[in-house]
Amino acid sequence: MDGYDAHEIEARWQAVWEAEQAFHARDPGPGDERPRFYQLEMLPYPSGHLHMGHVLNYTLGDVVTHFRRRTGHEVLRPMGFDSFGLPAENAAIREGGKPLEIIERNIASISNQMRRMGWAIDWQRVVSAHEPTYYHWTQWLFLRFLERGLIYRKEAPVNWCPNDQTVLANEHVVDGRCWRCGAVVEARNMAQWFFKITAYADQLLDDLATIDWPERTKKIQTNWIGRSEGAEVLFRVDELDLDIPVFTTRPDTLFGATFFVVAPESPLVETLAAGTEQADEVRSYARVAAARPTEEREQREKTGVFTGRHATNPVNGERIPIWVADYVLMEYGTGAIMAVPAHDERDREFAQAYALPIVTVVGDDGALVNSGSFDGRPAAEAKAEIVTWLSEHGRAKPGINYRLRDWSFSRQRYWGAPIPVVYCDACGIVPVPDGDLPVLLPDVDDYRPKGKPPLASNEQFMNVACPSCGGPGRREADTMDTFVDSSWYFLRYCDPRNGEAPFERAKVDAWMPIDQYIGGIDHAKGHLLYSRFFVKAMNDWGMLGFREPFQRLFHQGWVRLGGKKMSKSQSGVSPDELIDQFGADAIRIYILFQGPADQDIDWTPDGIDAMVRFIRRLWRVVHEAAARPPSPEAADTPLARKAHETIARVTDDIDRRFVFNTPIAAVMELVNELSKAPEDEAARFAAETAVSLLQPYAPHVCEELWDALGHSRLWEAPWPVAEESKLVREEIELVLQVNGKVRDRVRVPAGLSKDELIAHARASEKVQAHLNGGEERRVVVVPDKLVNIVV
RNA sequence: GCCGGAGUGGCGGAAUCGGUAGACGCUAUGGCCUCAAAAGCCAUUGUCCUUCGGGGCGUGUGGGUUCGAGUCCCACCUCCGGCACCA
Repeated sequence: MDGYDAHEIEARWQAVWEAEQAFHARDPGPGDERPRFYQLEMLPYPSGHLHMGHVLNYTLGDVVTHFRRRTGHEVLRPMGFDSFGLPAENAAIREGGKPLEIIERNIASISNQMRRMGWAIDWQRVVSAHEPTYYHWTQWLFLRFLERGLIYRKEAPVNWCPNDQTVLANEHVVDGRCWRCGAVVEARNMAQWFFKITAYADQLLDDLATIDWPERTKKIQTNWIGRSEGAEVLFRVDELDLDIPVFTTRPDTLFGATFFVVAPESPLVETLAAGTEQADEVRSYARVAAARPTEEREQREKTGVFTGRHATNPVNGERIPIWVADYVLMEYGTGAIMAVPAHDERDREFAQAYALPIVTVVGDDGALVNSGSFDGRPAAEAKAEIVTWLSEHGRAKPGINYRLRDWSFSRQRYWGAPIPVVYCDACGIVPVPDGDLPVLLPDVDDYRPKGKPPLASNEQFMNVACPSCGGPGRREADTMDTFVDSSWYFLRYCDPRNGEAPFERAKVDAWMPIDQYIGGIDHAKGHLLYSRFFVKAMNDWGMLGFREPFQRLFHQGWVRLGGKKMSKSQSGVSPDELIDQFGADAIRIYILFQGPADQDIDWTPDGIDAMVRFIRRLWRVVHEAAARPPSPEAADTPLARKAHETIARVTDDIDRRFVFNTPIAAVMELVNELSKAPEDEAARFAAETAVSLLQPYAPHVCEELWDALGHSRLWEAPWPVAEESKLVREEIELVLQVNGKVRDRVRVPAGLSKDELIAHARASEKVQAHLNGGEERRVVVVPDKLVNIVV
């Protein structure tokens, strides 16, 4: 037997799989009843090379892919590249050169790394966001959303990253900073394109109940959508003949509203201030307060000024002063609030600072006080009663508010899908007709961000005839957020070469929803929310037959380096070098053996050696076993039983428990047993079992060993099934306890009666010593496990 | 502040339904093999006590339930994550 040569073996099998297109998923034909499985991991940004985090992510998906294939499924396991957008463009700037060249070079090198890892990818379905054949359909989808009113353009305060020189979605501002570069985000008023994701807020919330996702991820989305129920109440400003609506979750505290506050950005500020003595003071306060960065606003003491106006509290007719103050947010509710200092911490803080009255309306017992005819009513019940009463006079109605904002997706950057609209002086905003798609991204020399979109200075691109009137028009110079691209890529995989439509519904319905999605939890409130929104909208239009894209979701942990999350921007550990040194199989086993896959890993290369050692041990033991005669079917030795037990454990771990470290330990145990009993008549069966079970983890060496055992094509061999009869133990180790403490262990036949087990326990000298002649008060027997004698 | 998740040997971790705590691997120590090294193999490896038979203690802390708790309940500590002037 030759020694184990990882590189020779891996290259050879990779060539076989490539030549055979072994992992190409066949679309189902009519009446095709084969079980299907759609396995997907989040696609990479081609902004450099793969790092160990990717290796974990895709190896995990690979184990699932092989396991599902071998348990009889037709598995779709595609791959693509999120090649548009900030991450890719910033990489191009960093590496120097044009984005297209850099990105295509990176895609080639990442694809090569993926092949070297031996991942079972369907290479015929690769899609990249920056290819015109892909963004053609991203633009086409834009037009569908636009014509249904789910996309609109509006001037609004948005998040501006001064470093990346572009607007960011709320989802990508983390602690007031840009998710990519970490620069402090500024507020700017700009005309931007928005997806009306808020129209789906309730469905995005409610349908979480229908999908198998980690609770924490559901929680993140629930928090982010932030639904709160309450009421909208009208406060009247008599002097101006004006009704101002406010949202409150505490209508029960209405009698305690002692003042009224408007956000500095609110258009109401001017309406209220005009014609009062305080007008100038109010205007200048509002201007300064509104311009202050959000971060500063959160930390500073609350400030505000009185407007000189009063509003009437609808419950008791009291005239309460209207203030403008920086602690009220324009983005939430109506940008105006009723202030109840007795029962709201922020209002109290403000009332104390400005000497405003505080009236308690809910007593310690939870019943209303100082609340007119509602005195004595429990607050919980008074909520609805007060709203009902006010609504009879048209002064309130039940209301719901969301924290979720519409998704701002236009970017003042070059490297993205052009937004397919034309501005015409005569016709306004005119969509590009479907027939004129794609609007190609032009090749430009200077694509760097400089405050205005780079495309705006490309006259050839910008000047176009208005599709409606034929007059002179200007194209939209902003491009789309890359999260638009990744909101539907998983659908394109089902029909990747379609030139007539983004996809054919029948093909998508056949594969979708994705059975198992794997990716980082950092996309919990961005990508994972946007994609759900896209699918719901498309389902409403009849483009799809399902309402959730990702049936089951799993988050792999971070691979950390020195306590920090690994990313391309750090010079981390190179998978290429590790493959050179140890081989892909050892790396694959190693990264999954570290611990539960959803747990963070502190990267250290210590221990990869041990995996190489394990593979060599397996190699040696299997070759020894291969020289022995085939195991008889009926072989019923301890080794045969161990093999069946291992099949059961590994299968249950991968299938039901979705854990990937313990199967490796189980196979190691089997290999240890085999090496201790090389002469066992089941030796060959044990070797075959170990190789077969390890194949999803180490497909190259297992394929090689499968050959050595006289078989072929393990990647399409059925997954082994444990024989029930071999899982039943003939002999068990009976644990003997006295007063709950283990005192002895004896081997006894399985299936003994309670009395027989108790007899064994009493027969033990060690048990007798601890019984010490005491009186037995109770005997607990767990059949085939233990006997506990209580004295 | 509110809401999640997690704390187990020198290290990564295992213990799936309340029933043998520490599987599997790393590290370390001792030994075998060898002229030597590499590779491989064997043994020990939670902690304290021991007359070497064993015995006490031990899963973040303190209580509780139970014949029996890493696992269930209560309170607390620490770490990680989400939300946060959201009315």
